[in-house]
Amino acid sequence: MADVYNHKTVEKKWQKIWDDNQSFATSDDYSKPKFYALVEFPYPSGQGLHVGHPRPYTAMDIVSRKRRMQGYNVLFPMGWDAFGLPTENFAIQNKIHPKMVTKNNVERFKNQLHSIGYSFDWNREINTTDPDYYHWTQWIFLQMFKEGLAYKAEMPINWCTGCKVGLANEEVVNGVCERCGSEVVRKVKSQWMLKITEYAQKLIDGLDEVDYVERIAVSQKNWIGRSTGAEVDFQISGKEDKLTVYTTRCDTLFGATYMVVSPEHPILDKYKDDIKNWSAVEDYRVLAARKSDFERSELNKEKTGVVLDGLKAVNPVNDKEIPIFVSDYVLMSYGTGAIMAVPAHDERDWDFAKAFDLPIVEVVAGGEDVQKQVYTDVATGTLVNSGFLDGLNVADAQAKMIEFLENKGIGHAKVNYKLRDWVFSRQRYWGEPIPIVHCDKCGYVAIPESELPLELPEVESYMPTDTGESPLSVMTDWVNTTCPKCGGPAKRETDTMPQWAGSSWYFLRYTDPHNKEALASPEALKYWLPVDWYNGGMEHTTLHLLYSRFWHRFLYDQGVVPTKEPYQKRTSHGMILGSNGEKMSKSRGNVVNPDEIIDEFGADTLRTYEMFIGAFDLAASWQDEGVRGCRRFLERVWKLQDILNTESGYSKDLEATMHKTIKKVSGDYESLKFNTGIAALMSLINDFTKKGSVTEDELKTFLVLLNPVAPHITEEIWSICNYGGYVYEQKWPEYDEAKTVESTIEIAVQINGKVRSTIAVPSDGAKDDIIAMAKEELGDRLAGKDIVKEIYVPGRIVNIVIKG
RNA sequence: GCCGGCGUGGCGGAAUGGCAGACGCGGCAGACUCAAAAUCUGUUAUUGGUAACAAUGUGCGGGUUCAAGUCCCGCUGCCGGCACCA
Repeated sequence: MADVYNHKTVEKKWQKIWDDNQSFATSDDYSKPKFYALVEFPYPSGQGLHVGHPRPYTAMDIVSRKRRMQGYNVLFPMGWDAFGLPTENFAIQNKIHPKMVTKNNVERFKNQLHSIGYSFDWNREINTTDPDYYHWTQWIFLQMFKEGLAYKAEMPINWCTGCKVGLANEEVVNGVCERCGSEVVRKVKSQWMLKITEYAQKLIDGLDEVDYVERIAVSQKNWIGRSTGAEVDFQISGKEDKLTVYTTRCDTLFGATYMVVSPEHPILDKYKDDIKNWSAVEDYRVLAARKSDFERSELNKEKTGVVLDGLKAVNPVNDKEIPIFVSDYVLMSYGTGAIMAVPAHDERDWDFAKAFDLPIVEVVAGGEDVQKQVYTDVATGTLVNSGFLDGLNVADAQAKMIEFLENKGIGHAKVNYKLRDWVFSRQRYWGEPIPIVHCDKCGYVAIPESELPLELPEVESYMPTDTGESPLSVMTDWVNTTCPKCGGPAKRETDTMPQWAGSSWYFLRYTDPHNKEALASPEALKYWLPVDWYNGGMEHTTLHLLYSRFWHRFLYDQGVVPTKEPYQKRTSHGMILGSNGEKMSKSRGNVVNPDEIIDEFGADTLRTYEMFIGAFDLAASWQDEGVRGCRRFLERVWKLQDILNTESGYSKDLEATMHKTIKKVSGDYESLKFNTGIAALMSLINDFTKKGSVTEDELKTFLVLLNPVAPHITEEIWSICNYGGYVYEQKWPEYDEAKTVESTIEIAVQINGKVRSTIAVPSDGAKDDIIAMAKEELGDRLAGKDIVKEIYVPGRIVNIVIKG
């Protein structure tokens, strides 16, 4: 009898052996086929590892271990995305340097990950806060600056009126400061921006070259939000200026009965003297500015606004004078900041028109009475009340209108993107310094690349200053410098980069993490790129994924990286919820600590359970009973030693099952269907138990198949059985397709689609023979009936369709 | 409001248009035990029937098909995301 399985000693033992042997170190042999598996590197928070982390890590660990056994040179690295707000806030509160906070957190995370037995190549560990790393983050920024992709712009920040500091969106909760509860307003500040919009089309086109799961590709496209429409100029009555609008429905131009500009639109200040109710307009603007982003985008709210008394516009197609309003439902950041309003055919315009009692003119017929209901369908309507467009459908009307506008020189076709440029500065300490100085004579000047990395200086306090500047701004020794261009006095940029910066290119660094000359060598990049498989959370599908694709595409355009796209394949995992089906959180009291699970049941149990919990891409809730079930399964695996016989090969009655299981498990690991793969292994062990014995080859195959999921216990059994070497260096088992089919199979026999019986048939039986067998089985049930149709689906069913 | 996803036993969840409920948990019964735990064996969708078997059953209402959890149309509920995107 085998000893009781002791996970604590066994798991420690193998983790040490893997470390000592450098079992999972990536080879620099570029002649081997490569496989680059990537998981999102964690933010080392003070809470330590959460049970959500191991889900994606285990999944990619399984794929990596399998691929190694299939002969690939595998790169499966890990690192730390360590710049960030919580660390900084913790440092402020506890007066500890964020560097120390990070060091402690990383240590804890690393120990925890180690205790789960991942096959990461720790020789390639990276940390975004390491100057040797952010050297290259800064370098990439400088390349963007040189190419004109980094620029300064006035942008609103969230300003806490209590703490007198700028806040991240995340720190604004329901319009008030998360910490002090004071009102948060928008305050305009000069910020560094990255021109991601210049890459909008490339980022859409690039999606055609890669293999992302459908909903991720859709999210990216929706986020970039390409739309085709037209820009149209409306003359302001009696003035020189025109008001340009962007519209996707230029076919409805005859129905434009008023215009709306955003509260930030420059036309307001320019014609302030002509606007008779200026004080009302000004009040409205102040109100809009006070509103946080949250309130301003609050949904279903009443439409508000103020008419501009004294300023009118002219509809260019019918020369009618129409009023202009200011309202915050029009955003300065999209299109031109001004719209033509067609209440009959746009929902928001309709709401606004109803609220302000404005005329609603139908120009597309096909819906209900437009006074009662808005009509937005573009597929079926016909143009009316629209002069030269009457009778056309929407698409033709748009084409004709664009032609008309272009001929008259008052408008043109235009492609717009929802995507906005990336606000790249943070008024914070714990981030990469932006390597730019400002010289009164030369403007913004890049520091020489030889001076990189520009290291974060030590400061007294990490607290942002009450002017909204970064803590670095009070370090006068550091701030005051000389201009690299003219040698005159200059000041360093004191804002830092956002957390997204370091994570936008980290996958490049893993290919050659210790390189001092470049972010990575061209050889390493050429061999390893693109990342073959990148798995991460759904919450990163828009921002992180898009940002890193943008940086990568930029580097490709600069000739730094060899591929247009960074990630060949992207998948995502679902969240792990508490046992009550809600998100795990301290306040809900449903948090599960992985350390406790590992201590009580072992890392292999944790790994098996997290993979067995449900469909990988869907959320799943934690069940303690399920954990015990997985532990029980592993104990049954352990006890296979007791029924091991001395035979080799697969026993005859299990041969088909063995081949089927190899096929099923191999396929399921690759398609992230770990739950059914593990279920197949559970079934197989049930078969072994029923048979009462297991042959040496059956056990070996079983151990290899299970090894990626439960690496410790399988190595231990392998070693006890003296099979030689290690499981991780075995060849992945192969199956013979011909042998996956049992010679006799049971199929269902139906009458009119309802199962009436089952019959055992030879799997290679001829159709006619099998139908004959089925009819014989049905016997009396067919007596006196007309057989209309006979259907045979090999290996599945026979269906006899009868009448009467 | 818009976008995306999901609704299957007591629970977590399986099912290339082809026997719904694999596998696990829990329950029930039995074996072992003085007893319990652990372990092992059997059983377990619902209703009726001793049983063979029959009927019903994948959120709701329609449809396509020899055959629908799966495809189509229309609802509804829940979860997630959001930048009122003209």
